[in-house]
Amino acid sequence: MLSNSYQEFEKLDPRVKRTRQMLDQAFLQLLAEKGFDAISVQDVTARAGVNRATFYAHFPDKFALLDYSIRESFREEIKKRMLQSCHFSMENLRHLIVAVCEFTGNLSAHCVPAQRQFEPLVENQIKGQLYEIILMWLKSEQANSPETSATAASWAIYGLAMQWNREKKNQSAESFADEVLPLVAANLTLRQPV
Amino acid sequence: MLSNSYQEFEKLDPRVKRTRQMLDQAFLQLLAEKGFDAISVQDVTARAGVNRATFYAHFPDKFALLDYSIRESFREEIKKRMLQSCHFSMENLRHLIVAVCEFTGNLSAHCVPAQRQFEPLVENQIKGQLYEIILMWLKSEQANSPETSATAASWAIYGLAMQWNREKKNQSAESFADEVLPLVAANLTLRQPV
DNA sequence: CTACTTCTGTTGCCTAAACAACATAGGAGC
DNA sequence: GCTCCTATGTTGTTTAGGCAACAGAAGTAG
Repeated sequence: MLSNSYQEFEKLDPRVKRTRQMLDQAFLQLLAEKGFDAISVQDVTARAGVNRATFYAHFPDKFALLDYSIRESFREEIKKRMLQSCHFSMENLRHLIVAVCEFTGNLSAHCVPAQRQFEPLVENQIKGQLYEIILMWLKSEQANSPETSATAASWAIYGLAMQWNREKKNQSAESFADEVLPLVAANLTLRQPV
Repeated sequence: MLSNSYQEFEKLDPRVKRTRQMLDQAFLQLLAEKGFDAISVQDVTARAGVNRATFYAHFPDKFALLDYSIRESFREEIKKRMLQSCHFSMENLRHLIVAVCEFTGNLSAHCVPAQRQFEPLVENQIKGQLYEIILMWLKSEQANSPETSATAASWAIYGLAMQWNREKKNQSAESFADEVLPLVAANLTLRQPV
C-alpha cells in the first residue's frame, strides 16, 4: 500500500528488478512443474541462479513470493490495457473493469483446480491494486473522502467481475464493462468537492 | 590463454556470468539490427540493463566484446557436441573437427557479407580455443612438447574446415571428419613419452 | 532413542554493480 | 572559427548480491 506505488516501481535499482524478476520467473516454472506445496525456497533460488540469502532479502518466505507473483501478473495485465493509468477518466475506468474480468477469467480457465486454493490471495491482491489506482485517481482529482470511494469501487469492480465469470461469459468483457460502468462510476463521482 | 581456461569458467561469480551474458545477448541483438559500426557502448548497456561503467569493468571496448562474443558462441558449439571435453580420445577429436566445420559453415551461411570483416577475428578465436583444448588434452596425457603439437593440430583443423567450407559442402561434416581424422591425429600421437 | 538428512531463517564479510560526476574527443550545424 | 551534442573512458562512493557458516525444525531410517 505504501511500498508498491506505481511511480516508484520503474526507477528501482536495476539489480533489484532483475533479481525479483528472476525469482518470479523461476517460481512460475516450478509452480507449473510441481505445484506450490512441493516447491522449496532452495528450488526457486537454484533455478533463478540467485543466492538463497538474497531471496530472504526480498521476501520473508515463499508465500510472500506467491503474493508478489500474483500482484505482478495483474499489473502486467493492467499495463497492457492502459497506456496512461495515471489519470481518472471513464475510458480508463472501463479498461480497468475489462482487465479484472479478463484476468480472473484467464486464471480460472488456465489453472488446474489444485491451484484454486489461491483464490483468496488473488482477490486480495486485485482489490488492493484497484484500491491503489483508484485512490491515486481520486486524490489527483481532489475528491473528498477518496478512501471510502476507492474501497467501494474496488470491491464493486471485483464483485462484478466475479459475477461476469460465473454467469455472463457469453457476453464480451467489453460490453459487460460498458453495462456496469455507470454503476461503478457512481461510487467515484457522487460527491464533488469545493 | 590463462584467464579463460575451461574449468574455472563454471565456478565464476554468478553476477559476473549474468552480466557478461546480458551484454553478449544485447550485443548480438543490436548486431543483427544495426551492424557493428553503428553500435555504441551505450546502446549495448542500455539494452542489457547494465550500467555503462560496469561494461568497462569487463571489456576495454566494444571490440573486446565482439571477440568475447565470438569466443563464447564457439564454446557453446563445442559444449553441445562434446559431453566430456576433458580428456583426449579419437572420438572427441572427431567431434572437435565437426564442430569447427559446422560453426564456420553456419557463420558464412547466416551472416550478411557486411560481417565478413570479422573473419580474421573468428579465425583467431577458434584457433585459440582449439589450442587450449588440445593442449589440455596433451598435458593430461603427459605428451612431450605439447605446445608445438597443439599449435600444429589447431591450425590444421581450422585449415581443413576452411577447405571443407569452400569445396566439400556436399560431403557431410561427419564424413569429412572421418576422412581427415588420421591426418590430424598424426600431429598428436607421433611421439609417445616415457 | 539416536543419527542422518534436508530445508529454513539469519548473520558477517567480501565483491560486483549502480550511480553520479568528471574530463575528453569527435562530429554537425552555423 | 564557434557552440552544441553525443559517446567515451575513468573515478569515488553507495548498495545489492554472493558466500560460508550457523542454529534450529522436521522428517526418516536404523
